[in-house]
Parts: sequence; C-alpha cells; structure tokens
Amino acid sequence: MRSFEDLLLASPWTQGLTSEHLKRVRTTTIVRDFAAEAHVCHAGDPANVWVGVVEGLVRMVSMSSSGKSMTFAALPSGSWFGEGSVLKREIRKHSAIAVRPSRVALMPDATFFWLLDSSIAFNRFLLVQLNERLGHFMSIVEHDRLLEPDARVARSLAAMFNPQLYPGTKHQIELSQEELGHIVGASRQRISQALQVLDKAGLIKVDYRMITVLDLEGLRRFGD
DNA sequence: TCATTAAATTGTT
DNA sequence: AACAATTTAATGA
Repeated sequence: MRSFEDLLLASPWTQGLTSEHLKRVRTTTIVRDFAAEAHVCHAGDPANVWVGVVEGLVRMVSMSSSGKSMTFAALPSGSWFGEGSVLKREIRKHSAIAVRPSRVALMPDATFFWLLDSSIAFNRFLLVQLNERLGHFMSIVEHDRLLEPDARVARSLAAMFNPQLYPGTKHQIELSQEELGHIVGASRQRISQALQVLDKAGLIKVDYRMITVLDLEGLRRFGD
C-alpha cells in the first residue's frame, strides 16, 4: 500500500459511498509522513481527526506517570483508528507512535461525522470495527497477562492479521524483531526465541525483516 | 552487472 | 548488555 488512494480502495467503508462522499473524503483528508518513533497523536490532544495508516506501522500506547509505556494494539497499513475518542468528542487518552517510518491519513472530525450521518456502509464498518476491537481488548485481559512470552507473541501477530480490522493486510508483514519487541513488550532476545518456536511449530515463517503467517488460526489458539 | 563497503538486523553468550 | 554473524542497501568501477 503506497498512496492514499490505495488505502481508500482497501477500506471497506468506501464501498457504499457516493461520489459526493468520496470527493469530500479526498478533499478534506490530509496525508502526513512520520519518522520512526514519532508521535502520530499525543495523549491529551483534542481528538479532531480519524486516522488511517497508509503505509508503515503504528502502535497505540498508554504512558504511566513514571514514564513506562505499554502497547495496546499494533496498527498495520490499511487500518483506521481513533474513532472512539472522535465519537465522544473527547481528549485523546492514548498516544499513537510510528513503529517505523509511516504515512498516515488524517480525516477531520467534521468529515467523519458527516459520513456517520449520511452513510449506512460507514456506520456498519464502525460497528464491526468497534466490536472487533472490543474482542481484541477482552482477549488481552482474559489471556495475555497470564501467557508466556511465546504465546503473547503469537497473539500479537494474530491480532495484526485480523481480516475484519485490517482487510488490506496480506499474510506477510515487514517488521524487525526489535520493532515487534516494542509491540509485545518483551526484549528483542525473547522475541527472537519466540519466533523460532512459532517457526518450528509451522505457524509462521521468519525471514530477514519479514514475518509470514502460515496458520492464523493456529496462532490465535497457541498457548490454550 | 558485479564487487566492495557500510549499516541494519539477528543470533549467541 | 555486548559481541559476532548475517542480510540488505549503497557506492562505484
């Protein structure tokens, strides 16, 4: 996925839109590039844009007062996020940080609410999106704290390939083990170890800066 | 196009 | 955390 047009094409919510809708989406949405580790949005800022990932990878993080951060979700290219805070017209509760150099689309809240008022397809997409995310967070609470690192890595990877949330993503993702470490919350060494376990189990294939998912269901169930 | 070198990533202790 | 090995990207003939 290279351009904003590619992102629109891959986004299911554009399917039911009229040409008038699409025109306004195109004319009001801004595309920006972020360097690795740069903040796409800060906790504390007003939530006035809905964010789509055109290229790269973004992680949603929560910072404790002591400065320690925890990653809640990894957002690959093709994903849209931030609708929760936009819908409630509130201050952002979490930051979004580019894992590697990334290009994102920023849709103004005015356009977002206009789509919400006028497109059933858009509403349906948000419903699915919010429901899938609820499932994601429930799974974190239910399992992830208790699971060993191998299984946490497996689930983080499985979450990144959720076809409902990220329909554009292929079964491959470009990602270094250090970057994955930031997402999972484990050391690079431990990630390397876990990836080898998952590779031997036939669930994924590990190459230089590249992870290929062979068995998505197996990844989801790993550790049960 | 191929060889050399530097930089980034991964494996190991 | 430090070091070695491997892969990719960049450079220049």
